Amino acid sequence: MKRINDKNLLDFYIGEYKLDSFFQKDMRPYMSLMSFERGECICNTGDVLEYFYFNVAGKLKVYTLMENGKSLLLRFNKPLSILGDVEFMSGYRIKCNVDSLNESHLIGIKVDDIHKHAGNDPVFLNFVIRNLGYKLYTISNSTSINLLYSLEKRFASYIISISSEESNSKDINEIKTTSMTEMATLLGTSYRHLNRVIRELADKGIVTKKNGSISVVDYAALKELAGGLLYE
Amino acid sequence: MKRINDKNLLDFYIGEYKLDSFFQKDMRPYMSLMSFERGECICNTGDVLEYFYFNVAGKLKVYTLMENGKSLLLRFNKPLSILGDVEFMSGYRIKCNVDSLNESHLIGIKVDDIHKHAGNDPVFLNFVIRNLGYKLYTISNSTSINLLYSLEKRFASYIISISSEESNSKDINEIKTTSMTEMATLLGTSYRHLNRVIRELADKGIVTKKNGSISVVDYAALKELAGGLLYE
DNA sequence: ACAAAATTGGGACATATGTCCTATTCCTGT
DNA sequence: ACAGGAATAGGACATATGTCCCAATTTTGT
Repeated sequence: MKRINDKNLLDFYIGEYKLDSFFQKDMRPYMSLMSFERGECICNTGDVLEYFYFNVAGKLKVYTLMENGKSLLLRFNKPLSILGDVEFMSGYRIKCNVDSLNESHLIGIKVDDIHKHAGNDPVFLNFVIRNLGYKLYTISNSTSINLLYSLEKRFASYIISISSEESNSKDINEIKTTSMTEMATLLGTSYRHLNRVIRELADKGIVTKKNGSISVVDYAALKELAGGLLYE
Repeated sequence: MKRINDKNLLDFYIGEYKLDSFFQKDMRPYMSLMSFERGECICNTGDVLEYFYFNVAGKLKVYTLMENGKSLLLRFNKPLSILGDVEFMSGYRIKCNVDSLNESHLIGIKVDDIHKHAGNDPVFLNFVIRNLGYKLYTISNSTSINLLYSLEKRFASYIISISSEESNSKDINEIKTTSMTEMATLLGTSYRHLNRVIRELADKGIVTKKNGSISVVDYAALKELAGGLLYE
């Protein structure tokens, strides 16, 4: 994490996402702009929540880690999304891991400051509730999908989600970053099976594997496979 | 649904669950006590939210219904829990189905009244946020579990969840109500497979099936199977 | 009461996924 | 450069689950 002391950039993001409309008070004094690099971890299961975050640039990966070491992808976060909404009221420990997929910018507000200056602000609380409602809705949806669809579909969806919309034919290098093993855990399957499925997709000419990095050959076919299922 | 015009009972529930502590204003005038019978549906996917509910007695079953007709159990609700928290701020349509498993009592407040009298009440909003946070946490958890565990475990957990804690050895007649087919859908599996798994448990002497109703023979073994996984 | 419809039980087989294992390749510290 | 450990690729087999199908039983409408 690097702190960005750029008042203009902070103001730009606040304007871009109308952050001030979520508070009655001016919260600028309590906001810090931070940058996380690709692959960097933003928070971990078990941590005490220190900052309430607005994700204003970059894509984040949210996943759980279970006792037995297994983990599962919960969602991807794109701007504007918030981190800490689940925990900041209850005081519970953080319940998932969040990693930055590319360089991302977050605006952090210390939990104490949120409590002191926005804890009784109905505008802010309403915003948080709408957000939580949205998350609950999407996760309910993906729960069903996860259980009801095959790994092939989930993989297709995963790839589409992590590849930026623009760079359709570009190599998906993010996958190289996360190892195949890690990717298997994220998708809630075994390394062996993920390997098998990717191999099958390669045989069908939909993707290719070359020294560990995966390239999408037939983006349309992949999208077709994923169907409606999207992790975002 | 039957309306219960029993001021004393309403007051009892309010006291029992300290409902007035969730509001700054006295909300009694806007509360209606209602009763739903076993198997009765409380709300459906696609409905417009009319009431914000507190579940004060009885157990509710919350599940999704997907486009292709498949559905999946999301959670069971016991008192004190709330319904409508996901939708009341966003104005979105209801996102799941809720059925009453036994006779249940709910205190309903019209959404308009909630907005008018509690929409800016930080005490109430804080309460809702804590609740949403809790739900998001538990569903994240069960998402992982659903994906990572076998139907046998999920079935065990399901049975334990719907059988009241007291009546360990009693027939679980709720299962007779919901047909095997419905139960299979709830658990996100096929009828055939559910049947197979129940048969296996019957062979092991853990449950018995007699004209469609399931009885638990070895409650401890079932609990052992379910492990930590509980749908509540 | 009886025929039609729904529910249940289960065989046979296909597919999805997991476990175990073994080479091979790639990276990394020294 | 080299040894050792991680990451990759995939064979062989077991298990979980799905699909299709049909017979037996129960429920239901008339």
